[in-house]
Amino acid sequence: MAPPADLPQGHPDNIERPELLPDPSLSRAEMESLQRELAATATFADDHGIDPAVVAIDEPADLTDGLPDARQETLPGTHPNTGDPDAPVVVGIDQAFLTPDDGEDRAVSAAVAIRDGVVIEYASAITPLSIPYIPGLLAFREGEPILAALDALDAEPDLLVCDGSGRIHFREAGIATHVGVLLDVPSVGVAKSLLCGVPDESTDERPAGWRTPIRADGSVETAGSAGDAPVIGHAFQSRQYPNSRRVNPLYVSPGHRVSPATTVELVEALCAGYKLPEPTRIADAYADAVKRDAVRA
DNA sequence: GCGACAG
DNA sequence: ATCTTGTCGC
Repeated sequence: MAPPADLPQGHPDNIERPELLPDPSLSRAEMESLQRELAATATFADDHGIDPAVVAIDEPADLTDGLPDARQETLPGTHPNTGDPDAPVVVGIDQAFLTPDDGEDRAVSAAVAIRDGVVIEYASAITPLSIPYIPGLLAFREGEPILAALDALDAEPDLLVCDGSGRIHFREAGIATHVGVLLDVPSVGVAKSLLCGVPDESTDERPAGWRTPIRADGSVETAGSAGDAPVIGHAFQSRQYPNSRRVNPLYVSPGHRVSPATTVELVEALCAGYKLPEPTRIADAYADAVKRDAVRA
């Protein structure tokens, strides 16, 4: 049936193609063919109008004393980020999990909406998990929980920042792509480890700001049969310490409506000194907070 | 058959 | 992802 026409584009209730929902009850073969269809529907090119410089976050949130308050009002212009109400809304999404204490696994999905560097809203959802984690099928485990959290969010996302891969995926349809296509909202995937593909250069001990393309390898089905392996994402060194301990790079890839190159630019702009981009970092802390409250109950 | 594998 | 204190280094 057709989605309600009165809902804004990008609203979780306004899913134009319900047949693409990450239904956990599908067979493995059905999940995989659904991903091939998603990849064919996805756009790995810029179609968003978001200038990385406009969504850049200059100051990292101080999470040592709880989460920053959500506020709609503009802040005094003492810093580049003042909470400009006309700036694009970037939504970071992350998850935490409740152990199978009562026999049922449950996911804590957290969404944090940020506008010009200022948190404007938090939304979360606790939902049951029906299937285990299977490399390549993450969206079928966490997709529904994520949609539930986004459903609870009033703000309209202009960009989704998902934890996990987008195009860096066996069928080029990671969780960032799945969610982005379903809602037809620009999205990017930020992963802490590489699922598949190969970096052009070694990623060892690189300085902050460094990046290298990740190209499709034999494990990527859709990799062109030709010798020209497509760039499906980038390894990006978001942070590095002067000496001592080394930090691993981030693996960023397009989810939907964003090119590989712009994906790196956006993630870089959203980083403010820590390894993870602020939307993800704050969503991570928020997910933990929601989990603590749930466990305490 | 072996290896590799986001969260 | 999750189970978890101290500890090395700037």
